[in-house]
Amino acid sequence: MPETFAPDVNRVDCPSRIILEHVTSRWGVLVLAALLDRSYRFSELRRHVGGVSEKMLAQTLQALERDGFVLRDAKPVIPPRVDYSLTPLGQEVAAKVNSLAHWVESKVPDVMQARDQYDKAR
Amino acid sequence: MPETFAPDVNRVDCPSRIILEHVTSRWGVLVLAALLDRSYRFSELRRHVGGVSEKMLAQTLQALERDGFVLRDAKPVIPPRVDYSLTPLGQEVAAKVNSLAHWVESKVPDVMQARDQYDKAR
DNA sequence: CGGTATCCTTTACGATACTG
DNA sequence: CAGTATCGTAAAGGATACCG
Repeated sequence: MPETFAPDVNRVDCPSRIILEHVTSRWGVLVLAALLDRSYRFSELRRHVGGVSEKMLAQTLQALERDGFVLRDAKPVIPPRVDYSLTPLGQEVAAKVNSLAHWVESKVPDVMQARDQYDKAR
Repeated sequence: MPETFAPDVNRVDCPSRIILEHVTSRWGVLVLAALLDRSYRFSELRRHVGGVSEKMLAQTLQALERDGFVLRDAKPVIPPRVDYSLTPLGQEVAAKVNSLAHWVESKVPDVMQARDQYDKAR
């Protein structure tokens, strides 16, 4: 019995690829990191994550909800109120993604310096 | 003196955004994870990371090298031989990215089930 | 308020061909 | 072998308008 069923991100057709792309997507990373602190309403999240369009935010949230990372809670009130939060599974990825994001923030100077070096050499 | 200089991924114009996009890019993630194990030659890496084209691999490696994460060692031999490895800074991100990738692999069944639930509900 | 639908532009990406 | 150059396509993304 061959071992062909263990998920492997290096295989083109492995489902883990798409999941990974959802969580590491441009807006996916930022949305997950934001929701780690607290729950957000749609437009609140839109203001928090700089530069995201309504379309992309909706699309990103839907992908993350479908994958079981984000919980969508639409209150039946007028005007509409929808709260987004993390599921337990979502909290796990979000923690990792958030750690990555903050690491990058902290290393900005190092990267800038590396770029100067690189660019100077050519 | 206002605190406007601390890198913040939520700001549109913060350099951390671009760095984060390099390391979380489709191929950036997989390249970093691969190099965590050992160094690779170009075509070796291309075979390891399923589905990557020469163009995208070269482009990804250049971005990561410029940011100071990857070391490019071109031996002056014929035929050409180029080894790619991680810098100390690169090992730090790669560890985080690799941890994320493997977490995702391990949660594939959970995500699949969440998707079934989601799709069934509509 | 929290979206969707539509249109349009830009970027990403892949395939192929070529070079030191 | 390890790329670069060129081209064409597909996908991502933004702007705007509209709706429950």
